[in-house]
Amino acid sequence: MSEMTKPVKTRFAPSPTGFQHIGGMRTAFYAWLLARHYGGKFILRIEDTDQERKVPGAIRFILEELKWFGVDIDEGPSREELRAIGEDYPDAPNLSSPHGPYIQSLRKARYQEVANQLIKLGVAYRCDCTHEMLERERLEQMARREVPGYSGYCRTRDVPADKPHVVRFKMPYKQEIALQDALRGKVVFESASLKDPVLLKSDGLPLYHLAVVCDDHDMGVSHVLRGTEWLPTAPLHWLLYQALGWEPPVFCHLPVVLGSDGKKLSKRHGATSSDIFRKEGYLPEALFNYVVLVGWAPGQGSNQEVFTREDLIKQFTLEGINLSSGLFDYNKLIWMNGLYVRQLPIEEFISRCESFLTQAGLPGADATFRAIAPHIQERVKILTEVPDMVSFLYKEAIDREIDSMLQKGIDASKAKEMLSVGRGALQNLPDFSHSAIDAALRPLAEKFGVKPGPLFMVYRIAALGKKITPPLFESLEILGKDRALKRFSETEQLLG
RNA sequence: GGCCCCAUCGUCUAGCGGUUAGGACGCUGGCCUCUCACGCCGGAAACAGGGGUUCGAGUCCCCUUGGGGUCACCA
Repeated sequence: MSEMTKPVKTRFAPSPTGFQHIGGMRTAFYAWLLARHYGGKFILRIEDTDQERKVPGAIRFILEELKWFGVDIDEGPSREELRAIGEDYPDAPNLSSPHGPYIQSLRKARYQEVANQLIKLGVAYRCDCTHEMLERERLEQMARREVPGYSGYCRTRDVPADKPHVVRFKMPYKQEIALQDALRGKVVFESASLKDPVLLKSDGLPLYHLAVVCDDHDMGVSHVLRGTEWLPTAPLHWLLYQALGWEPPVFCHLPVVLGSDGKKLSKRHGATSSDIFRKEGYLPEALFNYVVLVGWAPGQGSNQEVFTREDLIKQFTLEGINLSSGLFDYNKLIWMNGLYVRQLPIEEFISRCESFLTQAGLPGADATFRAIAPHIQERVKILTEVPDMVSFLYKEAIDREIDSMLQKGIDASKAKEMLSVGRGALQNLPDFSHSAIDAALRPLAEKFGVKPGPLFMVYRIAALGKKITPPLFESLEILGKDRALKRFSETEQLLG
């Protein structure tokens, strides 16, 4: 796209019908990034015109989710607006609301005003057809293998305003409608594919089509970023802008995000809501980075894929967005999360582990954990792995994968002897540091005629229980002499 | 089915008429090494097919195929 000619203002406009899945969040990220890149504004608007589908608490969830990702909002529902629909909560942000309300159910009068304007303009009309009539019409059309849609029966009936009615848009019968999409260029539709759609429902609330056009205009939105599912109805929005004499925004229909099986992202794919990602131990900055990368790349020959937030703001433009839908690859996310985990300053790593530790029933970030933390940080990909890696330091009795120590010519009696000799070597150590432990145990390998690896595996299983652990000597040091020796002798007993 | 969108390794992508088609994840061989992880070195792996345009097409055009979206008083 060429240069931005007007101030950039983008919006995220979710409907509060439950959790946002990660594909929807990506749309929010792109809109936010675009606004920040051009030094514009990012607004949040709640599209709750379907009163039946709204779920209590969903707005709070969206707000907290955006906050978790560090997506800050310039304009959005004020505290008062939240209160007006019963969705206020302690610590709710009181967003600046210069073109408010930013909650559609609070803008009813405005939509009715615009609907009336459209009727006066002759491009919309009242319709009182019943659901039954509509259904019968639809069935007949399908029987005749026609495209289903409203026939336009009420177009000329002049239904009085005091009768229950909807307001429909008078779709031109046979006309090409061309609209500009920022990513695809000119897209041409036949008007026949859209048949007199409803703009205002009989309950007086608008349908999406009326509400978006009206709000995006009223709120000064310059760029509409939304999923491709909106592309087929975009001509209607375009026509509405024309009828009203409003300048349309730049439309940008984003490809969808699919699950790893190529199907639309859903619960079946495991985590799809940011809430679940958080609980599973993903870092918001890693998730943000990864999600932005599904469908966007810096281009210009750049290979960069790890970005700080500032990098992203600096480099994000519409040109980098890809046209084809992308699969969400959990493998790559996990890899990237590991990368971010490793980059965390140690103190930060420790504090982020805290809640995962306590949730697993461990004491939390105590001295023991602080000691082992540097050794597990580089082995962790997602934070939920942490408790398992350190639990050997907290349990009184550990389970031991005995089979793993009995290998490469080491049978039970030999292992037992190794433990006994090793215990002797450690017993006299005045300084139970990892380097001293190393120095005491390493020479024993030669004595037993084995490589250090297999010998240390015996000690590893004995003291830590598992085949895969943090480094042995450091772990022993943190475990402490008494407990280390006790675990050695316990194992000797176990081996008969 | 109608309409619309899309098409480079399994996945995310670089490429914007002339390249040994590059990178990343994953997979895999090796090194490092007390296990694992990290790190480093190497490998297998792609232009969906067919027509054009051009001296020359992954790059431009058309068709086919494949995938996706959408056809509500939901968004």
